[in-house]
Amino acid sequence: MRLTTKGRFAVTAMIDLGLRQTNGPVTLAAISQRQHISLSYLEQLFGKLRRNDLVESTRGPGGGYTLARKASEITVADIIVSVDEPIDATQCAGKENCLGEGTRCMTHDLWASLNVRMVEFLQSVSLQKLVDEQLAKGLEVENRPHVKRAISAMPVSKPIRINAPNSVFALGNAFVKS
Amino acid sequence: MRLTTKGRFAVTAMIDLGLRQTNGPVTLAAISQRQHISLSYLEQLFGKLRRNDLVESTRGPGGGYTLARKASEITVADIIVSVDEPIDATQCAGKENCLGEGTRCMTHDLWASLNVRMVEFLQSVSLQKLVDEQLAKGLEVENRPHVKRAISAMPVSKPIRINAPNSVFALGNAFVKS
DNA sequence: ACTTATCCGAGCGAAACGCTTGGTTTTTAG
DNA sequence: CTAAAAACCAAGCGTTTCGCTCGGATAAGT
Repeated sequence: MRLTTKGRFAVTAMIDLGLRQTNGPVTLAAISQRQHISLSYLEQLFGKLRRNDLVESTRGPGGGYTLARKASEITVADIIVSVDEPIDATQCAGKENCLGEGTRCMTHDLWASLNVRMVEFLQSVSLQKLVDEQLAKGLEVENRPHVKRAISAMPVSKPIRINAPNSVFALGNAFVKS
Repeated sequence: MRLTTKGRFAVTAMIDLGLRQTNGPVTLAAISQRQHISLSYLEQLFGKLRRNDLVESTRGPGGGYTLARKASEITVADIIVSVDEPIDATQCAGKENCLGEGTRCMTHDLWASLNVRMVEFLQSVSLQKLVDEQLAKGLEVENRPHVKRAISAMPVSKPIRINAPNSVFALGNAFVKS
């Protein structure tokens, strides 16, 4: 388990996705604009997320990404693990010190216990929770339904069209790009 | 908050220190041998730990390092934060996107909340807890008191001198170096 | 004095990070 | 049918960090 800005980007992008996928697939270009993350970098991240069955893709115009499961069933740990390189299981694999037949490096088990706790913690935080937090902070998601394939056929309830900044996690004072 | 093997090494070394400092200052050379971490690398790490008032040093023969506080008052978060580079507060500082007068990057606050939880968690794990875990796992610390400055003048209770491998966190089958 | 130990700085190969470039395929819209 | 929109993919690139080495300097005990 590694924890860098790479995982941040992934989590951020997934929250953005969770906030807006009700209107249909969300485009990486849109996430890129709102979150100011390089499009190509997002493509790489979402490639991994897709291969780990966290998101599903729809190609072609009107396409984009959708969550593969309910946001409540996706954890922060899922996201980070998908995106980050597998932690190299300590540097012992191959060291002259850590040999032995079947004898594992001792620091393995030491850190493993702490690591397990960390993972357990990150698993306890669901994407839904983070999405709800953003909504609770007063975030208004602009409602601009895609024509193509709306997830549900339910009538769009009074398409709220706020003067929404293209920033997702706006707070007190919103950030406006142009 | 970053989380790499660098922090692992620091935590591992600190546990080693916590296990043995009752006999007096613990040498980096000894930790290096037991934990198989480069001596010079340990020096760098302990330099940071000392500057963050987690350990105290004693120079000269018989010297070494001691915990600056009780192990129960040192948290894993303390160690990791001391050793790792300060997380660069997201890459927004200076980006053309994240400008604004006083307007912070939105992803700041988003990740910050998650980050706070992580830090809180790591703060909830004390070094003492990890030391106790190792002792509970059946680790026997060799009792070889330094002559110089023993921390307490209490009589050394029957110097247990096991055929201790130079590995600290030995488990079922111990690792022997030579 | 000599040894033991912490200190300190420079540098180094490898890896990862964050991103760019330049495509290709698929699919919808016009 | 054609053009555009989007996901896909691979290669590479500058930078930073990682884990470590080397070569010392300083302090202190014996």
